[in-house]
Amino acid sequence: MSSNPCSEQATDWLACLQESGYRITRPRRAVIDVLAESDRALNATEIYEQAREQYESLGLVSVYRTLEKLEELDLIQRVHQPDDCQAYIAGFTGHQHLMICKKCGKVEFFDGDNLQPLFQRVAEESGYQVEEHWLQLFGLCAACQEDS
Amino acid sequence: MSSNPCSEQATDWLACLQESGYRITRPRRAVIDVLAESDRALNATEIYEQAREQYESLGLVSVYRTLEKLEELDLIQRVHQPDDCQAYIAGFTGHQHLMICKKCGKVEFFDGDNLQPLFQRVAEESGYQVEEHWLQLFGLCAACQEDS
DNA sequence: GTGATTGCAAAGCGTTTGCACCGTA
DNA sequence: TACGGTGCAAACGCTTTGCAATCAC
Repeated sequence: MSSNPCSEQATDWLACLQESGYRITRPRRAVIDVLAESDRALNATEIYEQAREQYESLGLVSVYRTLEKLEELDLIQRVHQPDDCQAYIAGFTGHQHLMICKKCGKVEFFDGDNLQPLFQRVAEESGYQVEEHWLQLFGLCAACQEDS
Repeated sequence: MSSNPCSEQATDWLACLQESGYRITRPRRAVIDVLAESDRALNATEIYEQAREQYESLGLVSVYRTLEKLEELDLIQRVHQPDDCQAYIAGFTGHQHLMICKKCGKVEFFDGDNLQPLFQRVAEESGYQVEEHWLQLFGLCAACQEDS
């Protein structure tokens, strides 16, 4: 499962950490490997448990501190779900729209490029100046549809 | 400020509570009045503080317990924001789309009726079966634009 | 070597639970 | 009167902080 200790993405993240003046350590490697390989949003405890398979003496505190830095560097983003708003997933710039499986949690990104007219309309009607948006779809992924 | 102890909406909510077999009490009245009159999403502590102006011996625990029941009856809905996912606002059925002011927190609902084609496209491309969606816009309301 | 980073333990904070008392129906 | 609802205090779970030991550079 976690036999590939350093995916291409993980390597990029480590380089990014280093460029930002942070050191590369075993705890950080472990957390990054887990997140870089996951197609689900994971919370601190889930990351902790999975990363410990690779680095047994990892502390939960280091997971929190690493998440803080990765978020600051825009390498990961927090995913809000009805039941858990403390989960993170690798964040791809320019893909702000998420499709989340309600059963297995698998996340997919999609483009929502034709939404500008709607935002414009809402801005005009409400008088608000729109700056950011969240668009998230929830449902069942292909695999989970078959299971049920 | 909270001189109007029973807006029309508050009255409806109390009736709804009663029909569902729950009792009408002073703590519940106080919480309901605060929520029914607010155009911002409020968290438990905010509701507690505001409701205490009307009913001083209110306990924070009763706020939590009342919120639980109001959410169960679909009278309020939880609002997720980058910095607070524990806030609630009066929920209007059929208006799932929120426009939230980043400065004052004021919430406005809007229609997003032309989104079905997008959902359809995402469903086809990803293989997911779309069941629910969240669309939230963040920005500055008219009043807060003037302040800045 | 030096200073950033670590894990542990303790503190902090928001939420939930246990319980005896109270108030609605 | 009966029992649902209350406030208090304590428990709980997740996250953050303080600190001495450790490790990357």
